[in-house]
Amino acid sequence: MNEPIEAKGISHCSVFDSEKSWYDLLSDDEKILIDKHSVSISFKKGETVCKRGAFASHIYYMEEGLVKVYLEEKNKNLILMLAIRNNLLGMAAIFDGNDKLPYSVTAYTDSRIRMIDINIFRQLLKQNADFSFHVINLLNEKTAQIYGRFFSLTQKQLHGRLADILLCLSNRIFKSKSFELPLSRADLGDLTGMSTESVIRMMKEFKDDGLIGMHCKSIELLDIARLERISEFG
Amino acid sequence: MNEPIEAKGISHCSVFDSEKSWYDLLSDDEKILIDKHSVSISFKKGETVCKRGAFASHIYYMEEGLVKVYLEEKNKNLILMLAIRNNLLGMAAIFDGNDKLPYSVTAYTDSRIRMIDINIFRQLLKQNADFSFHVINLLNEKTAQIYGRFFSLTQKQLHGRLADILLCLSNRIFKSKSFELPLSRADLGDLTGMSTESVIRMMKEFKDDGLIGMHCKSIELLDIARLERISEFG
DNA sequence: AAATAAAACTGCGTTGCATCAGTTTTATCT
DNA sequence: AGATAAAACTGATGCAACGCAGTTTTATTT
Repeated sequence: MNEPIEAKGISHCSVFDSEKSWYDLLSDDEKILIDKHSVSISFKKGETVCKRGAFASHIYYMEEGLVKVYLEEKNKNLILMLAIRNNLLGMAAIFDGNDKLPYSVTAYTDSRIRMIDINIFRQLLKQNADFSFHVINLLNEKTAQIYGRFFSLTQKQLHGRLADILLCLSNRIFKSKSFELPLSRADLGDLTGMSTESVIRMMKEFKDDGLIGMHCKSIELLDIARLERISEFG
Repeated sequence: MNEPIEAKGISHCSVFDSEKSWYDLLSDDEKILIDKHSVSISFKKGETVCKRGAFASHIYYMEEGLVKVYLEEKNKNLILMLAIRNNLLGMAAIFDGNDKLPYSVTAYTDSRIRMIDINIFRQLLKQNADFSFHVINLLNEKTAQIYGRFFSLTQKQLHGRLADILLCLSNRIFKSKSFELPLSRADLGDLTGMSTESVIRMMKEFKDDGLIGMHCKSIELLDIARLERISEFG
């Protein structure tokens, strides 16, 4: 089994990773329409893609890169999810009344994002049922992941939450046991609902216990089986 | 402004309340199809509607009643949301590969739920774009609410979370400042991510502070403005 | 109506984790 | 390359909130 974490307990992952392309479901005319009413924009590492509360005139399609989707209020931050290639963001604004973005988005790495006119997108959803069926699947998958993360953040304690996020980064984003972390410890905190200091302490603990290898930003998962057990038992 | 909580900060509500009817978007033929391939079932208070992990062969449409949608694992419970009339549950299984229910559902009050064959539902989504567009809106609304609750549960402390849920129950479910609570204190705990004892203590505190009135299961919100401030400041 | 079970409640000890106030390291700027 | 800023890290302290173990109240059963 490839992803035992998913199979057993409640999924906790915070990355949305879709391999299928909705673009292929469009007719030639519809593709032309999309192309005409969208632009591809490059964002540099650290740049803000959009801010919560802003007027939502576009759907964001991630062509390349890694971004965080987050809420901020006062000094409290929460990263809702990390998004990579093939993600659609800003879908909440599809709903007619709902013209404000419900979250902010910032690029972790250089990213290319196609901004699609929301009215065109809405029109396509209304006229192409195959397309909107696909979008429904995307939304459902996203919802399922959110539920899992919800469980992780509310029911597990720090060890479990950190194990969750490390496994998630490895499985879903970098698809490798070792990777260069583009997020700061503070970001990991916002992602796991723990303080920056606790992230640091816990990471060191994991390192001392031989669960992970770590030199600054480069992380390697050494004992995945034990990380999974920590994830499971909270 | 009717719902200042929603307007200001991040929405926190855990009830999904849709007034629009998707049924009207179907053609006569499609209505007949649905009617033929669905049954309406009555559940008594406390009865289990479905369990997580079970094979998902139906979409659940709530015709009447109040249910909890929840995850349970070991001794840890999390109520994902409360659902009332007009809700569609089990949508996650629409996704082709995804044939297992991702959550359990239990009735709080006597409820009538229409169980719709999932293949028929899927077929209608694929053939009727107006219908699936509407479903997309429902899912988006749900997602937005989940995000708000996510924020509430991970960033606020007990006072704020309890205030959130009380306001939510009042605004969204009972639509009245006073109501008979069908949930136990333990359920409130599962809903707010706090222990049963803490729910009890905090409720008493709210009562002593004149924020709410309370005799056993009957609750009355006395100082909504202050509850909202507590909700906002965590 | 008595017996039993299940919630609701109370007080107390414990602890997980945040917060604060620093120091050291790494990155960025000029 | 040196200066400045931003992360990364460390240790000490305090408290929010949990879990326990018990009592009281409310429901449910026979």
